Amino acid sequence: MPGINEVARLAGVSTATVSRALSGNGHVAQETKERVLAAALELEYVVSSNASSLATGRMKNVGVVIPFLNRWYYGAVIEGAESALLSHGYDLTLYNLAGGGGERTSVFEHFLLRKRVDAVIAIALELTEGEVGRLHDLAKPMVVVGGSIDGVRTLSIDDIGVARLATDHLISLGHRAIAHIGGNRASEMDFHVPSKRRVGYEQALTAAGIPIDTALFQAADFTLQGGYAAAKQLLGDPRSRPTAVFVASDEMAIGTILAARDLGLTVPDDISVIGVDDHELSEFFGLSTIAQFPALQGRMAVDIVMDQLHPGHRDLALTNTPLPYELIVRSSTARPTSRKST
Amino acid sequence: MPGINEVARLAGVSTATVSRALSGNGHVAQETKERVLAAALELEYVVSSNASSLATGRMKNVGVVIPFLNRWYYGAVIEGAESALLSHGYDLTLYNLAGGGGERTSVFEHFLLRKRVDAVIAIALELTEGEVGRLHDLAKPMVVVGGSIDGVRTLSIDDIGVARLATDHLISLGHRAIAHIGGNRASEMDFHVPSKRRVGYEQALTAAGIPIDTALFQAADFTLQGGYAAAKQLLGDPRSRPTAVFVASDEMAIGTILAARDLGLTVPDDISVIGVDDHELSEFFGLSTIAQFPALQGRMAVDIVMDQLHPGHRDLALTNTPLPYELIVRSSTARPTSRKST
DNA sequence: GTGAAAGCGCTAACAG
DNA sequence: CTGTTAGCGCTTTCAC
Repeated sequence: MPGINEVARLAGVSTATVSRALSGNGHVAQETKERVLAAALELEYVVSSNASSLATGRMKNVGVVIPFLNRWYYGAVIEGAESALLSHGYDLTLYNLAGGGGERTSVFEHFLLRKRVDAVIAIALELTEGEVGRLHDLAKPMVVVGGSIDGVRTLSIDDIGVARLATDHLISLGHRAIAHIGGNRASEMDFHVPSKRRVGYEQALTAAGIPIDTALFQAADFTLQGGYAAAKQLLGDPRSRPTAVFVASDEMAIGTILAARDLGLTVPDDISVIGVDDHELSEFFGLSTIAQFPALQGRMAVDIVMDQLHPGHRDLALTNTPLPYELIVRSSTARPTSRKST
Repeated sequence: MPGINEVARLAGVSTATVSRALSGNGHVAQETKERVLAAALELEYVVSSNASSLATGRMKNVGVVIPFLNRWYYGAVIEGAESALLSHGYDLTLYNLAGGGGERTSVFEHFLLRKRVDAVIAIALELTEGEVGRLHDLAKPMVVVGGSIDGVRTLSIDDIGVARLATDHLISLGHRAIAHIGGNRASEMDFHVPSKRRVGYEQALTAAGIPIDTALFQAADFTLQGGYAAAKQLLGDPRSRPTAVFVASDEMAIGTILAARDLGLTVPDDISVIGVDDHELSEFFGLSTIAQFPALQGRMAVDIVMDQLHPGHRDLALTNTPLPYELIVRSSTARPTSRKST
């Protein structure tokens, strides 16, 4: 484990010069720099990030806080963020709030305060007031992806718009009896995206002059199983069965497709279904959906954070760009068959 | 951002005493300790982990290296490891090798060398010789979960035993024409678990006096889609159709169930299927499987690492405990129906 | 362009 | 049991 001293000695310069040569801060004669680089290489020198951090106050590390890990959306955002961070030379330390135990409080009361991260990215996280306060106390760059925290830079798609687009797609195909599977109480706790999607759905119906029928709403927990159960409920009664369903997430939408099959219904002949996300399995199931691009969202979050950390790059163009989303029509949506279209 | 100095001043002691009182190292009079604690609390003091690390050489941080994130198994292992680490006061920094770009090399050549982690946990990762060398150079505690690296402490289930158990289950039900969906070349790259599972499958057949028929093997990529495609291939021809399939992972097994349905086959009447993992969706699909417990594996990896970092705890009982696995019989396996049992 | 030297904030001997 | 004092390994003024 050679230190900066050995490198300096080997290169025949002072440690200050080594530091400058290696970090790129300050000017060093080309020739000297090469000598230093060679020496560093030969000794396999790597700076001690601790010593460096202690001296500069920069950690080269950002914390990512998530409510749980094993859901496609979170994984995808993290992958995007991770690779973007790597490319900037940053580490990503993960704080998973799942586990129900003291995890949540210890993360906020203890871990995030340790001065280990330069910034924090929170993913689809609904926080208590106290937690928000803690985060503000950090006085560090912070961005929220897919959720919202008062007074914090937020990166999220227009959930109302997304829902309206999905619903409009169904309406434009000729559907009128359009159901909605959305979030339940529990899922609201961590991100109140569900209610926005419901609002969008209702707006679209209203705009089309279709009355809102609360019997056509079912709550679920954003899992495939939850979607399945909700769909069974919704589609089970032949007398009240809708011709289409807008489901608030692809995982639930896949559950819906499965439920339809188990009920002997054909998608899309008997029932059209559209989701949100463009989950990795959606193509496989032929699911029409509104794609959002979580990996991109992760990358954008990193861009914003980097921009705050190193003003100067100023790609601030993206600062208020709305996040993209896109209608993807596959085989799960079609015109209602004549026998059912009213 | 008060430092240890202000705390010392407020408590009327030296910084050394503050350090001792707060870290628990060395003895401090009860009364003094309380004064220090009170002062720290009042000032909302938190140690600078950098300064502390620089002084002690301990980072309170472990690196977790994974080939990709969005697969159930990885997520589950990480969750287990993460919560165990938190409870020990450690951070978890994530190194995701996915992305195909320079990620992989930069992680090994750069990030892991930064002296930021006290230990590394690699999950189901097959490494090149050079990478293994790099890791050894670190001279840090290291454990591999569900994979194998020469000369490194490994934590993995008995894949051959698992496969044999699954296959035996099928045999004991009366099946003789048992197919296997296993890994393909690409999946071998990151963990050669697949070949072990195939070996176990073959051992079980041989032990039961059933000849091995290579036509009953299909390779896939460990995704649901891959399993679906492989199963279509395997089950499509009514003349050569097996009565049961042992699938090397639950995700592929679910694909198999879906394929069977699409072929008009009933599970388990026409075809029994059993997987490996006990994926979160397996219960939903009624999939019989051999459960492994990834979260537990993550936790155990942390225990081992902690034990190496802080000798003294010595829970070394676990050091060579084989990992548990368990046959879970659901509705996807049953006796072959008489018309098909040869 | 380069070197000397003063820290960054804490911990760990070593005394007392 | 507690205080003094050297560092931990780097970065960064400030001179030259």
